Amino acid sequence: MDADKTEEGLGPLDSLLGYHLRRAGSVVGGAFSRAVSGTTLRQVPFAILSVIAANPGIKQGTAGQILGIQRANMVALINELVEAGYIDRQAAQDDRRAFALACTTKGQVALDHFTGEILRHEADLLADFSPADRKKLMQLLRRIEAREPSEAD
Amino acid sequence: MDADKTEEGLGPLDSLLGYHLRRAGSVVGGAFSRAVSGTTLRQVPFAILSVIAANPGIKQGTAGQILGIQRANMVALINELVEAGYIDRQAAQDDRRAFALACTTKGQVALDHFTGEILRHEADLLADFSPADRKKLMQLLRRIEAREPSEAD
DNA sequence: CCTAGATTGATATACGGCATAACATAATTG
DNA sequence: CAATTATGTTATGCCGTATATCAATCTAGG
Repeated sequence: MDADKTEEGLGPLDSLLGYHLRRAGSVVGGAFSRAVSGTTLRQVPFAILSVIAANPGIKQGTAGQILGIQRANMVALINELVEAGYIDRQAAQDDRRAFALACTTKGQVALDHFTGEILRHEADLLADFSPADRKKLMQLLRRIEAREPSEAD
Repeated sequence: MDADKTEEGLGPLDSLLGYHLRRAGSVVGGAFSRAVSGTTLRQVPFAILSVIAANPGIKQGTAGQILGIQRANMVALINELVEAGYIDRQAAQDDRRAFALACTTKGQVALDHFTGEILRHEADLLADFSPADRKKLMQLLRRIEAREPSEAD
């Protein structure tokens, strides 16, 4: 057998974590798509909705910080959620520049419903993963995420 | 303590694998950026270069299939690598429509160099991960990737 | 052999995520 | 109060990806 073959046909790429994260993310993204199929909901707006629901009155910029979304890009996303009737935007009391965001009833219902669907499809994908493996995977990913705010270039 | 708080301020999002894969992917993407800083190399062209280097004479479409890149999007990417002098494109002997792609010496040197840099920066990011954890993470991600070609909608 | 269908690369086009620059308004600090 | 900073906003661009369409070529069936 070929002894100089890293693995499949990926070459050194196969040893890179970044590549596998991107591919696995795409596969699990498919589960999201199936979970919300028939709607126009996307991952990023869903994430924002979840953060707002978990933090009633949160400001637009803060929500963006939590998710790593820049202010400029939040504007259209928040507009989208407001127009969908999922969130409510009103002037913040302590800061006349900022908006206090809150989830509407409709938004909460949608969040609950889609969360269930997504979890169901993700569980489908991980059907033959042991509970220990699923837990370990989440732990490892969270540890990586925690490594974001290091030194810049 | 608040007992109805999932975790941070993420809400149900925090229980979703897809979210954590995207965030972790972004963090590790930062390691890639630092590894190639000063150049214009991107993750996708790098991946293509690696696959071509590992499979001399591979056809454009096949390389795309391996990486999940569609034919239409491969064209510009391959052009880019050719113009950079990293790969060589010549008519395939067995199919006059197709191109046989091969890595140039310059491409191989670049691949080796950048692979080393990326590995170094990724290792930096995973500095306090045990070898067992690193191995486990790669294993779990590869298992997820293997679940791509299931039923469609 | 020769036509019908499939395959390969290519072009055009569009959308979503993300980045930077610049601006107005409001808050904060010295 | 003046200078600086923070917030939301607009404009703009790049990258990754998706679809539709096309020409050239290959492949299979009649």
